[in-house]
Amino acid sequence: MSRPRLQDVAEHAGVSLATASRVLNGSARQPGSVLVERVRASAETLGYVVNAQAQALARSRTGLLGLVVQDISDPYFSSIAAGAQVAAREHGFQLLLASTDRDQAVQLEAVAALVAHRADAIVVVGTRRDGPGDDALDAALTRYRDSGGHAVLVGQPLGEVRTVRPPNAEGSRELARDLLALGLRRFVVLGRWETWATPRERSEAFTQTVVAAGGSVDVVPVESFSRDGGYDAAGGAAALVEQAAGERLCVFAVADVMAIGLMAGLRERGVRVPDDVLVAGFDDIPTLRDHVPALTTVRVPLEEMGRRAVLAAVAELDGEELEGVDDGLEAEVVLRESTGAAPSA
Amino acid sequence: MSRPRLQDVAEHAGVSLATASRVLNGSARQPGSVLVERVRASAETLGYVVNAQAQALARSRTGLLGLVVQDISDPYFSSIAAGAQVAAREHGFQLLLASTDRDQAVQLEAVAALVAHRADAIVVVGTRRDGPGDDALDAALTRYRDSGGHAVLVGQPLGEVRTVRPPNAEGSRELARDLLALGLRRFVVLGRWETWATPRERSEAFTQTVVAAGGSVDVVPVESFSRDGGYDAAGGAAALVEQAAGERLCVFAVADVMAIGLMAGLRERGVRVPDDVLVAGFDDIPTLRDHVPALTTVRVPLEEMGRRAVLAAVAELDGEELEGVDDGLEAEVVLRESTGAAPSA
DNA sequence: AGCCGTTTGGAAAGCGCTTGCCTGGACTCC
DNA sequence: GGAGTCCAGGCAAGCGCTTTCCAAACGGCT
Repeated sequence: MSRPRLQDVAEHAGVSLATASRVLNGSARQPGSVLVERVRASAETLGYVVNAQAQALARSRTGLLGLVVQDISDPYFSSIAAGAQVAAREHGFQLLLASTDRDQAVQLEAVAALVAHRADAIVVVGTRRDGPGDDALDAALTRYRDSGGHAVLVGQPLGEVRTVRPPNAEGSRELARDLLALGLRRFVVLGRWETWATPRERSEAFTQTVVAAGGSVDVVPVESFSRDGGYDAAGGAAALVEQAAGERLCVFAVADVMAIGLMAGLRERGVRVPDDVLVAGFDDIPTLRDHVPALTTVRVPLEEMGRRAVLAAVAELDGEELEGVDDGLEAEVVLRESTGAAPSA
Repeated sequence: MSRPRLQDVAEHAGVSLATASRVLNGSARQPGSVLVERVRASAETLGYVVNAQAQALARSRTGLLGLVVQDISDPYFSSIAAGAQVAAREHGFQLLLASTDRDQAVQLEAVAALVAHRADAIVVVGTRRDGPGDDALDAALTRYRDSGGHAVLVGQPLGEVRTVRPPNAEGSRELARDLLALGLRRFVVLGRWETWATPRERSEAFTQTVVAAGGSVDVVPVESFSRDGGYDAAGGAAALVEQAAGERLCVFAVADVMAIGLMAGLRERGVRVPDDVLVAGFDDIPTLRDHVPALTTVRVPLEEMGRRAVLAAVAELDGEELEGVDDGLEAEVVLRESTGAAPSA
């Protein structure tokens, strides 16, 4: 039992293909109401479902929105994806998802696949790195745009692509100021981010602010910008705590998932937060509210970012340049127990 | 600057369309090596990217794999999605994602959209409900399969659709046994699951085992099978703890996200876990390892489930019936601090 | 009744690719 | 040397839909 085609519907209703098409697939020109009814009825009885592929070919518009994330099981990305999904649905787009396992080669392949599928727009979420892989991505997106595609980034700007930027620097600065205001002076940043732009931006802004205020910042190197990266850094952090002997030390983990991993690692080593060391993260991922001790962080509107990226893409598709893609994306410092705030009721 | 077509490549290489197609798009018949080289070179210089839409139309195979989840930002679903993504990539499929916000109407729309896009297969993840919405989904999937589509479910079976089943009953029974072995007799289940099949299955198996062993099970009603559902149930649970006055009480939350929400709610009420009440969850979502107190749960191989669903779908596509889609999906009880196990080092 | 401006429905030319079938030339085999 | 085999390459017919033209029908006027 094969799927009925529009042709079948047309025949069943005794009209031409053109008429059937106009009735069923949102044309500007609507046939007379008698025919409309007849066609609708036929479509119904035959169980007709439009073939979006054929439609795409004829219209050269697929209704597909490519979404590239680093790791869909990371709450940071999945929150953004959730926002994107809602916006996409609202505008009648389907999400073509690619999760790249934080691998740049895979990311490039993913973009290629999305281009092959002629996604109307592509949203790439995820910290970019500097270096050749980056150039390749830039090149791919540029080619895509030159040939009529629309691209939006979430995270770091790259080439000329429109970008929804989280308030990294601002947030980090504010966080630093708030922590300094608590009387803290000695800080540790989980870092060594030569290549990844987002963590670098955060750690640099943080460090500058601290140093300008006369504080100190040590760096504990981290392999990966993820939960495991934070977890693995616990040893180094614990060592610094040891050395600090008495002086209040605060670790800034550059991302909540890292902070969570870090705290898990510290816990295993018997280092208590906030008694022995303070910890701060960044993003305020939704799952944070259920962690103990509650993590001080910088709130970033993740779902909103996903949503905006999609809106920007859709606007570009419609030929409008959406103003202020990153207007009003404000960071908000949330002080919690992990930096010594009283546990909330 | 428009995209080059295969035709352009063919002309540039001085061969026919057919030859170019055979060279570039994986045909069984490969032209002579001279031509192959020429075509490859032309494609390269022109920056040709195949149009998957047109290809799909001609081949009636899209290379698209529909994935329907309830909420992509829920770790349960995003873990499954991550597994699915990897498997899809391995087999050259793109994921067409739909996150339905736990809304059955949206779910139905999503399936319709995936059908319209002629996804080669559709994987629906997520607890099914009983009732009319369910019938509609069944009908939609049946129609899809009748007309050549392939569907796989993750969770509860429905109609004749192949299903990857998490070991709900087995896991719940084992959990109950293990908890009983700890000497516990009074239990609470977060429930009232007339409609959702998975939670019902879990709570029923758990309850039966407990009752058979002479234990008691109270039920605290819950609105939604999610973190917030658990959070909102904290009041009811706390009240029961109060009544129990002294006797050890253990709450089984049917899903980790609920357990986490519950614990957050209990914490706000000053009810301590495991001192005042014990808590157990289900799934062992990856983020669990970072929670305090560590949650006792039943480990379910989430990524593996996503992976299997995709493999099953791909196998069906290739005309093979994959044996044992749910073979070896074993539940494993993991006793942790939330039920009084010694905190691990 | 005769004209002109509107509608309305339909025919047909694509959209970019795959693939069955056909042709002609190169080879093989007596 | 002629007939029979193979193959490589190309032609052209789709895949299912949209949309531009056209022609016919219709309505309103004078």
